[in-house]
Amino acid sequence: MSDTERAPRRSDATRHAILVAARERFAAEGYDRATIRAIAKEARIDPSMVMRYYGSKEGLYAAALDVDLGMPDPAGLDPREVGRVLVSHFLDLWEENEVLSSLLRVGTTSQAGAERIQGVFRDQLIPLARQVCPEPEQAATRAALIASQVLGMALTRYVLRLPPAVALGREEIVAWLGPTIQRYLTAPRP
Amino acid sequence: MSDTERAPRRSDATRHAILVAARERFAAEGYDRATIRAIAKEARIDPSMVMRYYGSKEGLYAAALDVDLGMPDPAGLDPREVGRVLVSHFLDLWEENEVLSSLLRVGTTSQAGAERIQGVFRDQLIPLARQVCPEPEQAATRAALIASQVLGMALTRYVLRLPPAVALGREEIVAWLGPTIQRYLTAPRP
DNA sequence: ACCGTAGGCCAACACGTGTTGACATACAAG
DNA sequence: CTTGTATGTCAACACGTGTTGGCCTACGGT
Repeated sequence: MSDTERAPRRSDATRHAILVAARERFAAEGYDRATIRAIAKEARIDPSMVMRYYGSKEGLYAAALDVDLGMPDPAGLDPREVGRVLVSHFLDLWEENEVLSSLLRVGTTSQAGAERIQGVFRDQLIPLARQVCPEPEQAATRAALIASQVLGMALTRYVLRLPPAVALGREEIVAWLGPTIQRYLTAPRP
Repeated sequence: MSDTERAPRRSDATRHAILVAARERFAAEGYDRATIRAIAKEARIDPSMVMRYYGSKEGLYAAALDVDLGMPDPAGLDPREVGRVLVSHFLDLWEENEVLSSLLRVGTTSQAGAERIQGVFRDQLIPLARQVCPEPEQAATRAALIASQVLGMALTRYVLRLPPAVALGREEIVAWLGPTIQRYLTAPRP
């Protein structure tokens, strides 16, 4: 049951090109403004190919935006440094991976996008909070606080591009947000 | 030069209805998905009236989304309470006024929307930071940090609706975010 | 009572969209 | 070589959009 499919199709390159182009356009313009025609043009194929391989625009979106945050295992970390490590990890994520910008744009645009973010949050962030924070039953709340700060920085810096947020240096962000995250994660309930 | 126009036109009610409907639809669906036809239907008039009174969809958007945060004067406040007061003020703003949800949705959607948020940030948030924070030349940076946390909470709670963020009580949010804002505003640069 | 004008509706245009099916081509198996 | 199938292109459809101009209606000043 390991590899049921062992048929490397000749069209795999095209499929991949479509996905790359889709991530690019979705990230740059959001779900509505990113058109299948523009994606197809960027992938240098015909729009109908997108339909053939992914069924519909929604299907393409679903295929393009499967996101793995790759959260580090907090077990091996200095408990007092976990805030800074997390912020640093998120910055890496946002700067190397346009999938996240795309996800955020689409999340504010469509219900399907919002639900997808809820899924990532539930499956990848809450479990981490559950491991780290003192009272596991508060994990969801604390994860939400962390999400609010991290997504907020991503929003102002990478989507809205408020000039002072863009101007911030990487280590400045870590220094400012690290303690915040640390507190949301481990401080006693106020 | 006080009141150059003293002609209460008969159509003022319609104009107002259009604006109300526009804010409603923009807030609920963002710029692209909110159609002039839907706005007109909600205002119980013909789509062409929107064009007559506001010229274009962009014009309607500009008219519908002039936002005044009504930031309190920090001079009369306990300097140690300013963080909590600001968070509380923002919560009021978000819950009573759908203009802000609208603004956030549109800001992530279109360049024009992002620029509008930049304008609000520059004209209403930075000046406040300049009044409060110790070194006025850092006001922009600190205002950006505040924006990241406040907009992030608004995003997760009112737009993405992450369940734990929605479940948070008003006083919980103030208790968690207040100190964060306070630190971003007045703590020495880390 | 008259009539100019503002307020409002209707039908249509031009355009861009997602989507579809018919047709061409290149590849691999017999 | 022939044939079947995967890969790709082309043109078109049906629909919804922002936008426009013509037309009707009803108010308000004279």
